[in-house]
Amino acid sequence: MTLDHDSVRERVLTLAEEAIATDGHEGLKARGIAQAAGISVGTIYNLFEDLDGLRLQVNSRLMDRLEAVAAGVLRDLAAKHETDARISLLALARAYVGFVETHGRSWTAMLAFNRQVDTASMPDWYLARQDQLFEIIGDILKTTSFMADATTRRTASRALWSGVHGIVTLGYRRTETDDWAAETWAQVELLVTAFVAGLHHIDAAGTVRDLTGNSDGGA
Amino acid sequence: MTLDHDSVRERVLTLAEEAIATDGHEGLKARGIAQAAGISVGTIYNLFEDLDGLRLQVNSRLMDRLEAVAAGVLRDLAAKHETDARISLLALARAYVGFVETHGRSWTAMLAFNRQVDTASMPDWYLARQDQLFEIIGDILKTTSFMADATTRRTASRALWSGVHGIVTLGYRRTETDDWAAETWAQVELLVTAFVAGLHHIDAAGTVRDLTGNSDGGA
DNA sequence: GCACATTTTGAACGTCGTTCAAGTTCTTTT
DNA sequence: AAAAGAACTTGAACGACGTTCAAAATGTGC
Repeated sequence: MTLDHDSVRERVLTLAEEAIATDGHEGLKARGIAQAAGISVGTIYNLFEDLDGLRLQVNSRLMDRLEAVAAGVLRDLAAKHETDARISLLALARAYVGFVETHGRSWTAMLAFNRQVDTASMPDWYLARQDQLFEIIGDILKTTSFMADATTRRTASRALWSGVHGIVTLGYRRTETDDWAAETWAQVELLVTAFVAGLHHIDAAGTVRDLTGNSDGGA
Repeated sequence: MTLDHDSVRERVLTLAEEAIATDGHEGLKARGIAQAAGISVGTIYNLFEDLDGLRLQVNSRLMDRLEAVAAGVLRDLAAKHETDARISLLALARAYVGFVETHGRSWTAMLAFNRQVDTASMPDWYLARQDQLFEIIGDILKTTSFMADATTRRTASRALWSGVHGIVTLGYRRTETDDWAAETWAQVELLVTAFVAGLHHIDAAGTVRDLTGNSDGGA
């Protein structure tokens, strides 16, 4: 009847994932998890430091899933020998929109948690886990010719990724209307397309090189 | 000693603003506000439906402030007869970054609230208040020549605004490092500049018109 | 001064995260 | 196999939270 330590921990984690996926960030209750797992409340605090520690693990797993999806997209792109940054980024963005569509509650729960908890009190491995997501886009931009500089590439990666993220999460509503996905995707598509197209006309210093035919700025 | 109804309500609102500005979304407690205002907890529930109703008002005021800042920027731009969308949008974005810099806690508290509460249970006036913010950018894009179509302009407004929002809020950390503002601004500047530059090379259908010299997409 | 309506009060309710002494189970030693 | 020690589990208890509502206090019209 009794399970070993790791199995119980695993079960608690899964139940926590389900609770958050169903009821969001506030849906995770110590007593609820304990009852569902057939253990007492105290045991949860033996397996995890506290509920936030449990949330840390749940969120980490969610990021793992997103990264797995992204890795799949990158694999497909590589198999097709796709080198166009615009097409690659659009494929990645589409995957991200789909991810939020299926894991919406969990994803917003994670974002709510990240905001609620002070960055200083987050463990280093968790912060590193977050930063790792940015490198996915950075890798794509690396393969393109127009973004050779590492600093600029980093700025561009974070700008684009955060931008797509902003569209997806700001537009996301719990009540799922039919037009949400369409409208969100239209915005994402435009942002990615215009951003990538615009990068070709900007030099490393950030000044516009070729906008309307006139040269702009300059000493 | 006793104040009239409106004064008390005003005082509670101000105290609620201060509590949220200091301690964030979770910092607003019924008993805390009651004690600070010199009233009993029950009275709060007479002035507002519940704490979320109070938060609604606080957030609405915060949006008012942002809009006032934006209106000031637009006034300055109009005074200078500025017609360049890029320059106008950069000025607006800079103002937004500054706004989040000074009202960070309150702003993230609002975002946390908006996510936590189901959209369906939000009053119409609150949802309308949110949508109104998008129109600021829409108005700027309207003055430019390349975005005549209302639908495309709406998409572009929301994409850009959400994109900037994503950069600012995703990058915002409670512990304010010196480089946060610089890094955030570098990303915002790049996003706005590249996005606007890119819009010139995209037709209404969203396909790239002039990217690298080759025409792309087709029939 | 009286009757009625309105507002304020704060004790009380249920729920939450978290703790910890006491009870139980596993491990090691003899 | 028994005893001793370590490690884990338990659930009642604590303080804090949002919210309610009968009772008290205040305001209003006559």
